[in-house]
Amino acid sequence: MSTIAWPVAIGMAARLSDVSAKMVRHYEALGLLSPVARTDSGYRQYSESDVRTLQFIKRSRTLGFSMAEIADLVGLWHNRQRTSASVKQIAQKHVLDLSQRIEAMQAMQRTLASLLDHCHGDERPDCPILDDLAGSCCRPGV
Amino acid sequence: MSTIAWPVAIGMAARLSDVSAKMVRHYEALGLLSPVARTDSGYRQYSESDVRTLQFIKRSRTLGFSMAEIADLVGLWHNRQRTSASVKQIAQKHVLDLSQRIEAMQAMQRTLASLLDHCHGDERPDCPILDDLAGSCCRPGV
DNA sequence: GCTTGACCTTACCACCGGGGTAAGGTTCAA
DNA sequence: TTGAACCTTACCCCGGTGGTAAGGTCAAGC
Repeated sequence: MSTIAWPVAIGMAARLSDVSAKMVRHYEALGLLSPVARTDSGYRQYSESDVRTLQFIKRSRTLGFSMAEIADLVGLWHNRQRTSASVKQIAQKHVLDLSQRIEAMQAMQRTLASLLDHCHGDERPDCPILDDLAGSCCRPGV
Repeated sequence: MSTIAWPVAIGMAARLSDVSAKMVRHYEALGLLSPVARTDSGYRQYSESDVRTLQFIKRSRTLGFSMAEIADLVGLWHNRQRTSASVKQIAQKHVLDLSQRIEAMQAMQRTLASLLDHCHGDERPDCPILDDLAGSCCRPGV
């Protein structure tokens, strides 16, 4: 299976981790990935371990962690003195963040749903949605 | 009540609409708000109608509409030949966008919840969360 | 009249998580 | 040797907002 000749150049590392070459460089600039080896001509060289770190970052992004959180997670991953409690704490905070964002969006949806419900959606210009956006409730005369 | 001397300067318009003066200028630059009158010295002057438009924008942002959508909504609001169907269509698309974003975040949450469930969160370094991020499932030996 | 402070102006930089594009160097195979 | 595929750095863009700097204006107090 893994008949890959290590180390690989950035394009291959990108394909192996499903991260664009551009973002691979960006992650390095952000310090998520420690600076990798270079050839004499300056080409980056990625070891199998580097690619695993990229895959770790990719998976973390897929789960919605921020770059700062991923920096912490990568640090813990590479640190054998870590505690699972410290990892769990980051993930719990992220879940809380997600909950709040979801709740905010659901609140928007509830409001929009009731507005949509009252809008007949025909040829006429009268529209409860616009009335709501215009704050008609507070200035009855307008 | 409204003992306000119109027109007002940007700071007052900002307070009345709960939008920062900075964003008031930005909305004007984006064309959400048509360029307002100016004093001889260049100060912007906001009429009651301008402030109502700012409040409309603010309310639309609160409901999560994008700037592009708000531009359309303001245009429809000011257009008496509009149809409520056209307004409804924008709102429906926005609700759909919200649904998709919520669903994506809920999927993240489900995954994270199950990972959190399996992480003991104690002093030991072993952590199913890190194992998942590292993709341990696909490379059993690592 | 002059000072002070609040207010206004434009113009720039930052964030995040990317995407694009340009201008140039390297590597490898035909 | 040439051409394609790859790599390098460096810059601009998006949305939506915050900040900051350097300057002009206005109104009130002395």
